[in-house]
Amino acid sequence: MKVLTKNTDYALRALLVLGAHEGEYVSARKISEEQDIPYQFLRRILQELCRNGLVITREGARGGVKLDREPGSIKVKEIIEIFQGKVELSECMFRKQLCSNRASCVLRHEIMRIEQIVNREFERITIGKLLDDLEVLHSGAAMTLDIADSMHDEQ
Amino acid sequence: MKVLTKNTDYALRALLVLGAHEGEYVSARKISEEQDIPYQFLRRILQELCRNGLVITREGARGGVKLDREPGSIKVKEIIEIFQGKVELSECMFRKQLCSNRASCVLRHEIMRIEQIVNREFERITIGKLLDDLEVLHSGAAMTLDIADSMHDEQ
DNA sequence: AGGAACTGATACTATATTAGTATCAGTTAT
DNA sequence: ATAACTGATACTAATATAGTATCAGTTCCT
Repeated sequence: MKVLTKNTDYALRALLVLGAHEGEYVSARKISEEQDIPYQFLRRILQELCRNGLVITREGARGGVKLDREPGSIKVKEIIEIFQGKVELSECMFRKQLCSNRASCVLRHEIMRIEQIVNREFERITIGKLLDDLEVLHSGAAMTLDIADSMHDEQ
Repeated sequence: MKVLTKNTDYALRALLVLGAHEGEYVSARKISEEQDIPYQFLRRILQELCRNGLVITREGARGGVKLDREPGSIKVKEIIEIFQGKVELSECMFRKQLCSNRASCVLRHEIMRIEQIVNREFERITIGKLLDDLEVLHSGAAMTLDIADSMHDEQ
């Protein structure tokens, strides 16, 4: 069972690239190469992000895509919802006939509880937060890890 | 985005029925009618549960299916895994090339964290627990709810 | 002015998964 | 004997996912 689709995955990675180049227009081609995402597929994803107001585009040579919102305000949950719809653990399982029987009633209750937890978590993670994590990796923690891993450089 | 498929849904509901009739053999036909689950579909699900040691069956007239484990030991997580495989938020997204780039590295970290939370929750819910919840509904809480809802019966 | 580098829009294909149906063979209680 | 069951398995339909392709239009650069 997988939950996040390529759509979402690629969209998030593209947004991280854009976040790392905030203010600049980056072309789909460049993102595609940098992140190894199928070019045409990525194009469609970026267009969708544009329609949803997350990025703005500039056409023509030296054009590309640029973030149109604060990285810290872009929640992973939003991205999931754009490409996969609402996060629902049980879909319409209970929609039509709410609690038609006791069994689905207790099941429903537990499942909705977990659903809320997941939603809350995906709401807490933003592109900005992920970029901060990247920062940490770049600055020092990564070094430390490298050293810990290979153990042949010390100073 | 939906996470639980009909397979899992029907399996859980069937197990709840069996839990409510512990010790007895209940026929697929009866469960199918009681829970409004397509008969042949349910048959296949029950066979799968049998192969996985959750229920035992008795063939022939008056035969059927019976729980073969303590309801309290049957975790919802198990059922999901039987019909949908491991609960993974990101599938093989990161499998092949772990952290090929920094971006997927930070993403991976957050996603695996949520994955763990979800797994822990689905592990905590058992058929036994759901049956207990049913008990509560039947005994008194349900009454209270009914009263609260309709407000025309008081004593 | 012309071409290269872009995006917009959209149609198309392949594959996998999900949901559900159908059939035939064998077993058991009455 | 037969009705009520399970075992095994093959089949279909609908949907979602992943990816490809094409054509039109825009902008920069020389």
